[in-house]
Amino acid sequence: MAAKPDQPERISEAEQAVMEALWQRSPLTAQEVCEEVCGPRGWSLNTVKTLLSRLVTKQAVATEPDGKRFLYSPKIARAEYVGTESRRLVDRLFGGRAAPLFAHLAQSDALTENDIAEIEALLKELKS
Amino acid sequence: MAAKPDQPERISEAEQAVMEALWQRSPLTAQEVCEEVCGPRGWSLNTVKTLLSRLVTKQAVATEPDGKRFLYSPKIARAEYVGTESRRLVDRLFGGRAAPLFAHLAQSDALTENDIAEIEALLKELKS
DNA sequence: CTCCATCGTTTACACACGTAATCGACTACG
DNA sequence: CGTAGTCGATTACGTGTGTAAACGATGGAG
Repeated sequence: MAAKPDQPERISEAEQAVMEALWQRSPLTAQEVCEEVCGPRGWSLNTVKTLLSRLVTKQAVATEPDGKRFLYSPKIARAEYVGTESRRLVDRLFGGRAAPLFAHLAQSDALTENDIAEIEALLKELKS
Repeated sequence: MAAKPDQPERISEAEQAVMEALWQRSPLTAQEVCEEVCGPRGWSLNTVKTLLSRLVTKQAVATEPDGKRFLYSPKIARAEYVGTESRRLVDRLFGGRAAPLFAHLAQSDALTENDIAEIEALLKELKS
């Protein structure tokens, strides 16, 4: 049987927090991940372990044995995740077109002076 | 007791489909909503009714009796929904800053020529 | 009046998610 | 050697979501 395309399963919000830790630095043990996220989110180590297992089944992180424990590393790049999530939103809310999103952000004052300047710079680059 | 701010409950993806119908035209009966969405999503009328009830409890749609049935209308504006959803994404993925989102869309070729032109125009307006 | 179609309401049920306690294996300390 | 700590794995449990069937009221067709 031909290997299925195996479309990447969705990463939930809590799981993302774990991914962020791994994207920042990896490989990490469950302990180390907990040191990064348990404080801010008020989680227990067990919670982190559960999330890590789920991420492993979702093929989003890889494990590598290290003595009696595991080291975890992200299997998908942050840029990839960010890409699909952004595209999903743009599709869901703006019919797949990015300009309306931009317009909306502008209108709702979600853009700082700085953002505008940066975007302008990016635009200039795009046109070159 | 002071009336709580009553922070608007989250609207799920399936519920959004129902909202879209109502944003397009309202008020509608459950039947009419189904005519709009049941086809594309492969839903039964019952499903639509369930979603409508949930939206009513979530205070996202209002009902108005019309003989023996109800007419449903959105209670929150689409712009409002779109706003909170966009902001949520920008917060979750880009630390609340919009420029990186734009950069990402640009880099991943999610921006058409047209998008870029439109954004440029918007920028020009913003600066005036 | 009786019965059927149609409403909205109630109940159902499987799966995802958030959050964790518990379990069984193993190791290091005493 | 026993035992306490630590690992990952298993199980748990409440809530939200997707999807719908079942139920009860009711109004219109005969």
